Amino acid sequence: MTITEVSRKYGVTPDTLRYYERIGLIPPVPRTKGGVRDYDAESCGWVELMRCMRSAGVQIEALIKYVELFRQGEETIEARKAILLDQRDQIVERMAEMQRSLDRLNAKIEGYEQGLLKKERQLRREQKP
Amino acid sequence: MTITEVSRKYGVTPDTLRYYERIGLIPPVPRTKGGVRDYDAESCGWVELMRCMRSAGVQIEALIKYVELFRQGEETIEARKAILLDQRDQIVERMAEMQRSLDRLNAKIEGYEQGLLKKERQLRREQKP
DNA sequence: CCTTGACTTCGAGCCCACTCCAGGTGGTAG
DNA sequence: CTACCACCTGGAGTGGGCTCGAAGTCAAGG
Repeated sequence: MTITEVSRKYGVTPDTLRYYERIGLIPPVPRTKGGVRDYDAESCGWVELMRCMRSAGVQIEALIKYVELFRQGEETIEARKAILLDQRDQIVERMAEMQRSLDRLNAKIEGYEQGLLKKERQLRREQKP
Repeated sequence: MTITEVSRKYGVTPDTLRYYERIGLIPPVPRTKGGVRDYDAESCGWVELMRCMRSAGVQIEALIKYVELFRQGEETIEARKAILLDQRDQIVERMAEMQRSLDRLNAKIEGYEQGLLKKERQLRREQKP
């Protein structure tokens, strides 16, 4: 699979795929004789995984660390697991934060729905924009 | 309330508070004779709201727009509501994405928990890092 | 053979959201 | 009166995560 095909498959630019590889977010991709990237299933798997993690806001730093450990072999399994647990906690925490904001947003929308002008004055009066 | 007090209250730096005001993320804060910011309940409310929205990842652009409309008065209520609805959708969408990543992460952790070495080989064999 | 076009690398550039700095001012304490 | 400290402004700098441009290379088609 060429870089363009992979980029289309996962909705990222070829530039981003090269960038990911350069910084070690995914392990080196196999190449053809001529030096052109030729993504196999494993490389695609890494790309997919990293897109998934990145879309959840996982820091690139942690993911690079994970890849490094993975490449070092089996004795790093505990360390890798620790990274995953840590990242999971962070995602859970962020989702909880988002839920709070969502609740607040819904309350505001509710306010706009029934009240409108009236509510606006009330909001101003209550000093709670 | 001084900027330092407010910054402590909401866990942001004074620099960030000045930045927020400068870009219009919060309306102008009242000043003392000498030109020093003197936050009242309303200003604090804005700060609190914006911290809440920002921590959910709401784009600053949208929030600035909201503040602009708010300052224009009651005829902008529909437009403001539209912004809130739009932002809510985006938060919901991002939370769904995070949930997917979380599920995946949990599955990987599960794999590491029961299997460890064995699982590693399996992962390599399955070409699904 | 020559052109075309998709690939390559390396380095620089960009956007967002802050964050920091230099230089200046107000008000209070000694 | 002077010193001090927390505040002020405008503008430059930073870090994360891409994104772009220049210049070069390979393989297929004419």
